[in-house]
Amino acid sequence: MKIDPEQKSDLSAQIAKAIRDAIIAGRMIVDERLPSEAELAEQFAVSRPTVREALKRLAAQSLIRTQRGAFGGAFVNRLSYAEAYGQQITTATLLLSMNDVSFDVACEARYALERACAPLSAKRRTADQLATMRAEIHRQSQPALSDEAFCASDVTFHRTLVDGAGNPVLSYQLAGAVEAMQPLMNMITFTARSREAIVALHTRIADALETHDGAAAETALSNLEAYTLELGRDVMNARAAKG
Amino acid sequence: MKIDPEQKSDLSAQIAKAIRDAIIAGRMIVDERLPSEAELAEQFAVSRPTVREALKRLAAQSLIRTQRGAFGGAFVNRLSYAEAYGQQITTATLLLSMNDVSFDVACEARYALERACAPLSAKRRTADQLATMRAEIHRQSQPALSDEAFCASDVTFHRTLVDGAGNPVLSYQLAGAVEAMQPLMNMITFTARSREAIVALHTRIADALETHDGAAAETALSNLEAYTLELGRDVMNARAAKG
DNA sequence: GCACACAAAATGTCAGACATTTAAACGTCA
DNA sequence: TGACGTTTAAATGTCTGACATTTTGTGTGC
Repeated sequence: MKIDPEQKSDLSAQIAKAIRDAIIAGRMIVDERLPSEAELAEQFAVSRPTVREALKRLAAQSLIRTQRGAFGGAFVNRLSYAEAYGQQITTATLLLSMNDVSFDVACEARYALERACAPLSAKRRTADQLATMRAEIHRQSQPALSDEAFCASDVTFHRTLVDGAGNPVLSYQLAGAVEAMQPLMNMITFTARSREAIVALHTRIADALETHDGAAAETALSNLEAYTLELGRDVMNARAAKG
Repeated sequence: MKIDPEQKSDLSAQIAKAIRDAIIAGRMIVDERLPSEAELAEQFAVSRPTVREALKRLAAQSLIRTQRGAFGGAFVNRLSYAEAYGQQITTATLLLSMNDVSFDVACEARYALERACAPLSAKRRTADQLATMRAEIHRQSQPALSDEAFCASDVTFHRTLVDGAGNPVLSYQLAGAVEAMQPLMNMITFTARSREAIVALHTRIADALETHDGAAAETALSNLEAYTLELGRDVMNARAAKG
């Protein structure tokens, strides 16, 4: 990890790439300290501000963390699940909002992924997770709940369902799919009747998980998908009718 | 989008967060130009290098792009699927390599997700995609193929299967799961016999997609998962026996 | 042996300058 | 009038040098 070929511009991007590649390739291990900014500047033959811009790029991706003071510096960061979740959610949310992804497509993706972990969740969900889901269902049946709070509870319910699979990699992958849908869901005004229907389907899902019946959970999720799609279409039609 | 409360340190992180929030909240739209670095410096009452560090953070997340010259500057970037794929793959790869995720867990997640799009792919795969899969199967049956090339072909096969679902959001979500597994798969030495078994399973998947039989595709994927798991265990055992 | 002060090393921040790139505005010439 | 080169201005990219701040290790004095 030394040189950047004198080709196209933007030195800080080149330097960031060189360091990033070293980390990905395993040439730098977790918690290893990078050379100081002054040393890096000398190594790459650039000035310190340029090195700093490169380091900030890496920090933005959670690849490194910095510490001030003596014996401080930049260290290779262990990418935690929590940080990965956060990035995943940010990226997925922006992807959806900036590429006019239709409600249908996003919905299909989300429920396809959720169904994938339904059998695993039916097998492994803890009593605690089941209790959380029941509690959220109870909250969702409170008529006084605002639409935003209803959506937030919905997200928690589905996150718990996903976490029930007991596979952190799966949870990480699905975090984006579930959370990124929330802004789209927030556009829906939930009537008392639609809330009732959703709560009924959530109950079916929870029942299926309680009895370790993966197939039933999948079926209930499919029904929930169909119903969500219907609600979304109503909103779109109402909006189109208005102008 | 102006002020950052004078609380904890790292001005460039605070400024980056302020701008990022504005973009996520939709207060800045795609292709909108940010104020120049000098103007931002004045707005936030910091120096230009500090502003630049903040902008580089955002650039690292593909949230903005910069253009030099007159009427250049920083513009809100439309997050393309391609960029999102790239970030997703980088993050997923690092997550797996830095958190000693077991082969079993990664494998389970990958195949659970792939099964999720099997029914959709069976319904929608194009003739072109089917041809690509057949071609990769043919390549995989060439005995002269190196292990790395075999793995690369495997990735292409599965990516095509996923893309066959015709849902870009799903493709984006699964890019990480499929590609991040490659380093783990690359550790496996594929014998002639195991290659034969994998090719047979790939053929069963392609056949199922050809006849639009989603259930058969799911079953074949489950069998492939079981076999992959077996291969992985053999490698682990051989490694444990050695040292 | 302990508390305190000090020094050293590193990041964080600033100011000012120069280099480079880019497109618009301008002017010249057919 | 119109096409084409030139100038110019605005912006990012980079460098230099300095100072501020934070943190840790160390040494002094009691």
